[in-house]
Amino acid sequence: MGSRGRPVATSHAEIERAAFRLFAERGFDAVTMADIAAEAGVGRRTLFRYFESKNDIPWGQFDRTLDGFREILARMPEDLPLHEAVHRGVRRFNEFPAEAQPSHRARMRLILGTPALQAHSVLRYEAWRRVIAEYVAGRLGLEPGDLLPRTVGSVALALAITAYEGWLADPDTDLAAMLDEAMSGLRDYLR
Amino acid sequence: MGSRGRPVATSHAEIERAAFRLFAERGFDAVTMADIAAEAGVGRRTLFRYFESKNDIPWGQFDRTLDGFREILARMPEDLPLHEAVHRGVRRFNEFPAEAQPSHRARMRLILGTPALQAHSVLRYEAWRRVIAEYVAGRLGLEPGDLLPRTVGSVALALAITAYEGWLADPDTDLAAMLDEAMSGLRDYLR
DNA sequence: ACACTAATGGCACTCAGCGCCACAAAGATA
DNA sequence: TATCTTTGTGGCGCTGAGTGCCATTAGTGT
Repeated sequence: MGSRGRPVATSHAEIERAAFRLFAERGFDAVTMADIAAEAGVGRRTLFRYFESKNDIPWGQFDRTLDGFREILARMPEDLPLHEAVHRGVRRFNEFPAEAQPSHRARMRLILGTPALQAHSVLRYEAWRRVIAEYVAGRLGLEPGDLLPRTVGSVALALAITAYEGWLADPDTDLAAMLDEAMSGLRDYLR
Repeated sequence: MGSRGRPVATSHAEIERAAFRLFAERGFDAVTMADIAAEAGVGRRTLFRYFESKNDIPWGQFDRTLDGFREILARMPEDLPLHEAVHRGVRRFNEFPAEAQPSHRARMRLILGTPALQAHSVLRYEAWRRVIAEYVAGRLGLEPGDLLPRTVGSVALALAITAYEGWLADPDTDLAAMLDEAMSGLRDYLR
């Protein structure tokens, strides 16, 4: 059992660190996969076994965090109004311990500030939206593919991204407050 | 005055037609820029002068239509509730004459059904969202960069895309109805 | 005819990404 | 200790997007 075969030469986390070091220095576009490979002390070909694409590096292990998101929503009290449950779930999902804030901020600044990454992220967001759509569908007795669950998922995403942009623009605000503000702004607007 | 120098060898519209012919046959990913160039009867290098990237071809002249969008919103009665004005503006912007429906449908099916194009489209949508943000800011005496105008822009986009997906999934519906349904679904959800 | 102008398109290059495969480094087996 | 098996590594070579450079082409104006 356990470890047979040649041991790994690196890890996702190590590659990520090496990549972020270079991105911070030269910017995302000016860093090549060969550069990252060299910085991480690994072959270029190996890099592509750890990350499907250069665009995937900044997102790290995002997909794995979605299980946590699913669980957060599943634990929401049933008697909470649906929109409130979703909103709190989104807020909870985006809570990070204080010591993780700087790196989280750097990551989101990179993603939301680099056009190539903004574009690529849509594909990552799809799984995130689906988590919401499934929760909404479950509570309303609909299918996740129905119009309303998908609408809620994409609107929640729109709010989250808008809040993140605001948070990045102003270092004094906190993210949860931004999410609340975006949500209450939307509700007033639609009234 | 007028036309000096060598005359153009093609046009955006002609390239678009050639490209869509090939995309329909083989799918977006299986068509290379060299293929499109050959089909349009121009050099590959010339193609890149008409379209910045392969991903830009399906969007065609989208940026130019934004002036029309701006105008639609500007003409909305001032006494219309803001959310209603925005909603009607979005609906108007997405009205197409009956004879243009098939090609519009094909275009949107290609864009929304191809991951590479879904991703790239974010960059195009940004200008669209800004049109809305500017209108909202204008009516509320805010800056387009403020949280609420940006929120409204991104939520309107989320609704529009969701409605388009529904429209594409079901050939019997019409887009305006889908937009209405998405909007009223959201309003009920937030109540 | 000759100058001028503007688009064309060929060439060569960088870089992402991928298939292929020889090889390295560990544990398992005898 | 020697060999077998397993599994990750990384080099090689390719395709395709996108770009800078520049000679060429096909018009207009004098």
